[in-house]
Amino acid sequence: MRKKERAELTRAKLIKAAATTFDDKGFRGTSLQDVCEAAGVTKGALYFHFPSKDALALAVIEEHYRGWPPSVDSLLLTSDGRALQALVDLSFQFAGQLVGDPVIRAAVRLVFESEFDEPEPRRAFSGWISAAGALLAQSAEQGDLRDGLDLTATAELLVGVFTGSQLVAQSLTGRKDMIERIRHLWVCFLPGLRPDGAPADLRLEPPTLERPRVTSPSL
Amino acid sequence: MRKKERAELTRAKLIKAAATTFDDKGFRGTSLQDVCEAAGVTKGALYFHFPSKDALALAVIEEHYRGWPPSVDSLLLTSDGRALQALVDLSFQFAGQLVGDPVIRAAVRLVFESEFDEPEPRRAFSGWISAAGALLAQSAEQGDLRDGLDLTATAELLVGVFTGSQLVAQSLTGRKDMIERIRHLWVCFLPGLRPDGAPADLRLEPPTLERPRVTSPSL
DNA sequence: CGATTAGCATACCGACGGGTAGGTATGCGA
DNA sequence: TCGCATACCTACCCGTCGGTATGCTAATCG
Repeated sequence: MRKKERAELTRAKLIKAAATTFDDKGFRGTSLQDVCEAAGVTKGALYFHFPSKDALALAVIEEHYRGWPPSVDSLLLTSDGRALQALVDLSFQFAGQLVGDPVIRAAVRLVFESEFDEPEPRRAFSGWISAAGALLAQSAEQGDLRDGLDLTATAELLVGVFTGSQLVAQSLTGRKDMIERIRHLWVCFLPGLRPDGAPADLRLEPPTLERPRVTSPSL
Repeated sequence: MRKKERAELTRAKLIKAAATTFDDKGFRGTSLQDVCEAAGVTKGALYFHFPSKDALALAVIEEHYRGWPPSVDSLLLTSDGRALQALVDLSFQFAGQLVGDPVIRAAVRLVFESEFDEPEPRRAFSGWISAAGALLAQSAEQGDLRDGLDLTATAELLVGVFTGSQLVAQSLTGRKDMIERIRHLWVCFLPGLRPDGAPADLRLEPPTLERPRVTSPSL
């Protein structure tokens, strides 16, 4: 088993190195040489674990699935069963991961670059939208949303809005103030979603819950 | 002067070809060979007009300045002097150009990719933000904004929100329904910007320049 | 205790892309 | 009409990058 362990570790190192480099320079911008140097291995090792550069990028994207989306149940737990609050919490949680986890960052960038034609990126993309849509639908049932709101369009809008904020945050401040931007996003956005005169009773900050870390074996 | 004319024409062809290709494949994804073939010229011609690939991309970005931002005066004209309406109109105008004009599309993509370190892209970026910020400030003076709204943060938010919507539109429908998405964006966003109980009296559709609207369908 | 194979490293290949060198045709001023 | 700058083309250079072929080593297994 010794060998297997080391193999898994180099694979993890490769994915982490690939993620940071992809996040930094994009898909076409990163050379496998860069990845190998960052991982401290050679191309032989890389091509033992991944058959192509595309496969490496897809592995990074799939790695992102490992912790996302969190189960709706666990989300509703920290939000007292309120779906809209769960959606807000989810956004903060995602934002936090975007700041801290290069794998998530790289996955987002790769999905939106989408230079390869495998269905994986699109699946991730629609995964975000459908997750937001599901929480929105539940919020509507709970009477937390304005009547006549187009849920699908709003879910897509939310994903775009979130991604755009992250882009701007990256360009302006290197994503340091991501959380604050998300808060302001909700401040401006919620009145349009909620019924007129609804109280501002949503918690607009990262949920401080116990942390079930599901991250990859870190180097 | 015949020669100058032809030179300007090939330069324009090159910029247009570069824009479409950059928009399609990104900066690193486009080869100068592609650009030259699309423009119907050779690399010699390209390198006569532009000293490097970077310079070509920067020329595309600067070309975007040619029509943007429209003068605040002309904007206020079609909005009856109401700055918030001008901001909405501006967004629709920009969205329309994003659909139709490959130069604008390429400029936006290049600015956000920002693979080169010249200050041009950043200038374009902050240009969008400051334009939105100026219109927001004027809107505040006109009593069209909620008290205590952070104007700078909101301007940055709007730029991000707009860009994100465009990204999603691109990924999902190839930007065909961009206008409808922008409309829905404002539907969701305006209540958070405006004072409580403010009437929904803003025109949420592309401004028709030649024929100013007589009846304004309200939100 | 060999034999085998997983898990890498090394060295290399073909293609491609940015950029250059040098030539050429065309106008344009004198 | 002569000289020269402009505007472009052809051919090539050379570094880089994705990918491969092969060699080596240690763990694993009969």
